[in-house]
Amino acid sequence: MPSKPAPPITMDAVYAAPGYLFRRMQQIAVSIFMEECKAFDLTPVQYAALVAIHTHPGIDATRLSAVIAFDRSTLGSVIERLQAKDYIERKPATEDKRIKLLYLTRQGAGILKDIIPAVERAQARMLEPLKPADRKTLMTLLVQLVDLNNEASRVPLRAEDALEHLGKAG
Amino acid sequence: MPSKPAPPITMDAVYAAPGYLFRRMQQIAVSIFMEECKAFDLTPVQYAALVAIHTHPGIDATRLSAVIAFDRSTLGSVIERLQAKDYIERKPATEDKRIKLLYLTRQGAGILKDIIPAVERAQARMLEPLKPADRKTLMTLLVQLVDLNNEASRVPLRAEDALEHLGKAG
DNA sequence: CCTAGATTGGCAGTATACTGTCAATCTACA
DNA sequence: TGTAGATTGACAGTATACTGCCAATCTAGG
Repeated sequence: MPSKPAPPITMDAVYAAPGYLFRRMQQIAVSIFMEECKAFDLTPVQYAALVAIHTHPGIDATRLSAVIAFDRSTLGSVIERLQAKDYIERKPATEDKRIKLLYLTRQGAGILKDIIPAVERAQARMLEPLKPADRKTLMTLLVQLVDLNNEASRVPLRAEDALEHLGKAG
Repeated sequence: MPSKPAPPITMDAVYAAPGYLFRRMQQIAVSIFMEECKAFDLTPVQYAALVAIHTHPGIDATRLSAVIAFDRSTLGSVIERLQAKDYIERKPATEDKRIKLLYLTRQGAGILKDIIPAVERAQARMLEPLKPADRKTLMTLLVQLVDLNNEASRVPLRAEDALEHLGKAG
């Protein structure tokens, strides 16, 4: 019995692969974000970190990484850069000498407030080529897929972790 | 007339933003790819480059970047690593001393053939949590969106560029 | 022919991402 | 109480990505 013939190797197979499309779309999304926000000198990651610190003042780096689902190693340099720009400050925790608590500075809170319209323009532009109904469908499916694949990523999203520093048990 | 009140800044707004979802999904996709393909020591980018060189033997680095829509600067180091693993070789072109032509080695062709089942498992796993009909819907919308946003990325996909080295005019 | 502009590949610099390791520190259990 | 194991932040090493610059080279126009 002859074995199945191997399918031909084509670029079209690459172009249609989910992984390739996710990569391309992410690159396009970053490109649009940077274009709309170039006046603010903030990257998408730095923006997400600022929002999380704004929402959870006094969070530490490890929990921050869980809240935005970014790698903890990467986050170290992100925090350094935000600190160098005077958008955040780090204060050692009194009860636990390992932990450094993160807070927005006045400038950080200011730039966060100012950049929001540009961020919203960027997010809208990413989906603009689709019809409104299709935008909604795509976002709904993507939210589902990211959520159902949460554990597949090295840094699963743990939104509730952010509350632990307020004394709630894990 | 009072101005509209600023909307509150929440993490939920970040979690629902297209850019955030594209980033998360890309990270998950890379994670799944690396897991399925860990026996082969090939990254997603390296895999795409191998396929493109297989499909277009004798392509140069600049056209390769257009065919897979990856940044040319980045591609330099990708090519170096593939060359260090003896999967590709570079030959200077005789007519144009600037150009170095890319070819798969015997090992490169071999690993490409061997890795395909693992790549297909990875691609399937990325979408597995969705119902089959939803997978199709998502892929259709994503192909559309990437195509319609093609010019928004720094390196737009130019699939037809790959044919130019065969003598066809651009 | 000869030069202005384009192309090619290489490099430096910055910013994510991830793996793995480490010391300092804390916690919980024996 | 003492210590094994967990946690936190830091670091080294690798691999994308992108911006901008550069020298070598090619091409087209005058």
